[in-house]
Amino acid sequence: MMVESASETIRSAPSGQNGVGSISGQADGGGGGGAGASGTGGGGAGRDAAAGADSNGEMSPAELLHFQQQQALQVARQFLLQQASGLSSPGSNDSKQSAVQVPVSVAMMSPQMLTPQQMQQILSPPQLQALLQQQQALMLQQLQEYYKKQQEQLHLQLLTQQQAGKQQPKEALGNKQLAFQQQLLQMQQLQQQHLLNLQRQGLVSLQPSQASGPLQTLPQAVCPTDLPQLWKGEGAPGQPAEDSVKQEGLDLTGSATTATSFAAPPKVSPPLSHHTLPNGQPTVLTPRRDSSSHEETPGSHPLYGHGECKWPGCETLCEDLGQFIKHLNTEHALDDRSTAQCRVQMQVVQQLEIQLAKESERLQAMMAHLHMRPSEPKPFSQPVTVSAADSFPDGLVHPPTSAAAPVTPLRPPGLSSASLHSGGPARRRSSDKFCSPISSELAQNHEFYKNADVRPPFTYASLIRQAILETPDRQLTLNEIYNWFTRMFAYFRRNTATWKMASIPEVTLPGGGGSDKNAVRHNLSLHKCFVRVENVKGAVWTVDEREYQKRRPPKMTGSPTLVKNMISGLSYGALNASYQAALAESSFPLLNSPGMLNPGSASSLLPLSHDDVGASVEPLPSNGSSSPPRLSPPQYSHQVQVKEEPAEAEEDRRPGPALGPPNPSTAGPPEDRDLEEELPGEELS
DNA sequence: CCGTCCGTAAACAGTC
DNA sequence: GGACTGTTTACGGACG
Repeated sequence: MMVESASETIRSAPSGQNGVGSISGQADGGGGGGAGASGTGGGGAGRDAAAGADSNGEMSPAELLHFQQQQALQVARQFLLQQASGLSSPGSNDSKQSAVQVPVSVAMMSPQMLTPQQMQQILSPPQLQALLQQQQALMLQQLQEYYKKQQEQLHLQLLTQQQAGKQQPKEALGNKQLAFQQQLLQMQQLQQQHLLNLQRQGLVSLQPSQASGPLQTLPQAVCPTDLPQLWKGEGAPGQPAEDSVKQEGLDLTGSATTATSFAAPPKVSPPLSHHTLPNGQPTVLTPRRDSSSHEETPGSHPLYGHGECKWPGCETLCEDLGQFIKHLNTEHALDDRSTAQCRVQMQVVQQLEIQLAKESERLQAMMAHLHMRPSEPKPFSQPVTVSAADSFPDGLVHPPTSAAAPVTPLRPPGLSSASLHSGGPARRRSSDKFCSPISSELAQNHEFYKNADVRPPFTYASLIRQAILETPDRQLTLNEIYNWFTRMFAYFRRNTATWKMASIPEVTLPGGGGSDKNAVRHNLSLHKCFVRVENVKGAVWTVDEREYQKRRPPKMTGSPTLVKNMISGLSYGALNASYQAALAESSFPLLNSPGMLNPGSASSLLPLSHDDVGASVEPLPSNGSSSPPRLSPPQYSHQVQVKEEPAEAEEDRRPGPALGPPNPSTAGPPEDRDLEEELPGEELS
């Protein structure tokens, strides 16, 4: 579809035989740059089982939180029962009378068995609000603090780990990583458990789909329009439809973790004495089934404290609880205003919950990046197209609630269905453009690319750089680069038509090799970031990291879109941009280290290949000012020890760049290349 | 529409 | 002379 005859004819077309045919054949109409698409599909329904035991003594903070949640639950239950008895009060005679009916039917159920939805039905909006406001704020705040803390620790550990990794042999590093990953897992599981607890306890109305399904359903869950539905779902015996939905949702995850069963069988709950007849107990109090130690004493009320009504904006003084209850029923009855307030609160809660879920997911993403899958055999050997598609329908990630992070993503994040078919050159290497760090990406999916006939979503430049950086010396000969390509990517291995190995005496095209090889050479020559260093044995190519970073468009730096894209692979639509940016800047550099991929090259840690995260972080002496004028290119190649004669490395590179674009600003021809570097825009190619 | 980036193709020169 | 290596030019597509 490209050049074809047109340009061919125009050109001199000297040696005849250019494979015009082959060219057109390769060009695929793929377009759309790979990333988009989205099959959506079934989404990973089945989660693996609860990844096991996370109950460790050392999780005190978590325990504490859990405890608090239990308390909250108790309050909720209490309040529920208490309310149940009070609902019959002739307070609400408005059109919403039906709401009062609900509790009656539901009252037969144990509060413990109530689904969040049912809880909502039973509790009046004001009550819900009160509960949520009081408990949720506290819990979520602490949860977030806790996780934040954990993440900081995580980061620290990463740092230390990496430093250690520089001097430690591969094995040691591996062990450390493992331990670290385990710790991460634990933390993650904890986090998820908390979330699930919240859900299960009905303190948070998280839709089943959200809990069990892929994140793509998040928006739906968040949608404010859902709230009214929830409230309207008061239809007495419970909306069968929704219930069923919930059940389905549960089924999906039910087997996974015990925690996932946040909603108990809605209709099977054991009969409970009618709330209006609290077994002899004062209306306010009901026998608790839990051992929860704390909670309100028999005379307390979540919305009542210090002698005044705690209803938001109320603060009416009430001498005693009875008076308060009365006040509550009159002033904060089930009216539009209260309902609206409650809805707002519900949204707040949901947002918080979602936020938590996002944090959780982000953690998973982090882990996924960190987790190098030391050993696990991957299913990659199978036909990629199948495995990839099945496991990760486009852009979807592991649901936030899955206890165990899928450490072995079968499908590379940036990979689109389009790029799956080995069809042709996918323009726009999405990941390169979209910033998924090539190092980590490759590290994660290198098995995938190794076996899958999928074109890697990176530019040639990125790949070449990666190849070079992966080596201990950070230098490769052209042929080694070729080999790296074929070794690392089935795509290049397979597409012999366009990728002729030097060693393979196959037919070679005029250019001295296949188009891909030609492309490699072309890129090496074209990009200033690749520096050729003469060597006794020949020439090797190194990477001038500074140059490489330079060529990354500044916009990428910390750009929300960048992060978004990074995470988009994880199906994260709406993460806090700033947070993401911070994350990107703070964390990913560490993950990019080629060392992760190739432990052997400890030295390779230096060039934090932020790849796409943007060069900002790198403390490069911004060439802007005192960039060492002309130095051995390797200076930023990080002390590349050129085999044999490191010193004069630069002199001999590129014989005649001076001839290139006559650069007016550069007086000295020799500096040519380097001086040009100072200019933002590279040479026009 | 334009500029940029990227992939591709190819011509050409130098080296082994 | 052929293969490989490296440079350069040119073109088209995708994208912002």
